[in-house]
Amino acid sequence: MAAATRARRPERREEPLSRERIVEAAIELLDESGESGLTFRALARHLATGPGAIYWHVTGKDELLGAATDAVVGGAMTAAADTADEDATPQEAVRALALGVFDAIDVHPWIGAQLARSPAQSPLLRVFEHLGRQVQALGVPHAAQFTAASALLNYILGVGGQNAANAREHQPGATRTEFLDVVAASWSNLDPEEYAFTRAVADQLRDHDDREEFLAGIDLILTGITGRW
Amino acid sequence: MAAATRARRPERREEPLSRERIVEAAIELLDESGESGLTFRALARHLATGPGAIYWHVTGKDELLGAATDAVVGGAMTAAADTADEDATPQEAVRALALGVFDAIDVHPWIGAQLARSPAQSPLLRVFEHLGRQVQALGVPHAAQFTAASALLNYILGVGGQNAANAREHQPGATRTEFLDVVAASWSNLDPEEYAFTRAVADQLRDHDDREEFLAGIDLILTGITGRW
DNA sequence: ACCTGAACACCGTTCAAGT
DNA sequence: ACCTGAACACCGTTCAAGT
Repeated sequence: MAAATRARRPERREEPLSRERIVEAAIELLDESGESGLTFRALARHLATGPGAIYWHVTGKDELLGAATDAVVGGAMTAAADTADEDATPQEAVRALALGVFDAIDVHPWIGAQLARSPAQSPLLRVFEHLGRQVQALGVPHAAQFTAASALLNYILGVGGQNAANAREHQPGATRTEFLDVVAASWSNLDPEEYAFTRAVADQLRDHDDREEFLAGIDLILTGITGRW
Repeated sequence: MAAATRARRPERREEPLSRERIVEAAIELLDESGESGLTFRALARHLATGPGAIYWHVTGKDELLGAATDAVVGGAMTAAADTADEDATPQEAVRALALGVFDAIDVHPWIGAQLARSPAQSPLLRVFEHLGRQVQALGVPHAAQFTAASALLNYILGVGGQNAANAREHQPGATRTEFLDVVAASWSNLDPEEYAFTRAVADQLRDHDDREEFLAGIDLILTGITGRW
């Protein structure tokens, strides 16, 4: 009888609460309903407990968001490392790494904003490290290595932030090409004097694929890195 | 007597409330106490009114943050345009533009996070437009112009986001070099196998100036843009 | 040691009521 | 037309009390 009158049935909970399970649930919540969907009350309901319980495993919301970002980016990094081709050129390795982060943001748009807010610590540091190794493999002199790896990372973060912002705009119904069409159309209607360049490239927005466009930027930076000595 | 018993004296208010004054006050609040400092209650106190009054001029907090960012970046852009040298090379013009955004974020760290969250509309579009014009002046073929301007913008946004995050970490007491020293020291203590590259470039963190480092990245991308045909 | 959930001190936003 | 400020529906976080 008691079970029958139970109106809501949250998540079953055989396993005990743990930091791991909390972070996992937080990622689910963020994926489902965005940054505003992650609240301690919603999280507690999801885990069939009270909001206070979470604080025993995690110091607060900032740490939780950090841990969630860490888990996702860390997973993307090890996945990229696993699929890494032994015979790949450094350029190919950089592209694979960059795409790993790009795709992770595509699946979990909330980390785009989160990465820009995370300090120069993990998990960004791991991305930086792997990019830097490929920069070394390219034969970049020591004095220029920091600049080269930073340029790649900052570009990736910039694109990630924009993609996250676009995903927030993006109606869940519309496809990506529909979204790009709307933006391209609005660009075409800008003031011809004030926005001459933007109007001129509006057509390129429609045709280009996001991933290809992203990789073209990576290639451009790689050219800048290698084309100097 | 009435005046004497008045315990708190907020801002005097000769002028009527206006969208302009509200945005101005919001910027002040954001500069003083960061993103968490901007609340409708604090803003209302600052403007000697009630929180509801603000909603007559502004639809909500998102619009207010957007308008504040718009005002700051717009100001930086027109300032950069005013000081533009007629005889400057496109490279120099790009550097001046990029530095304008960089310095604006330095003075108002909160816009770093805000830019990553603003859609591909104003004020980012104005930056994109000006960068694009210089890309055209560099003689980049039409098909590659979008990629080139995007790469520059995304790099600028990435650095801006990181700088904003660092400013949040940064104790108000410590100087920038002290902060960099702390980061460099922590990098030097990383696992030698897992973070070989990061450890190797830790020393470069200490010596480099943020602005110079930022410009070195811009130059690297410019090399990539021009070094291809 | 770990969990519970009421309570505290805030938020953004709305809206009837005023001028 | 514009402003006021109480009220609503939330937040993150704390903490006495339980097991």
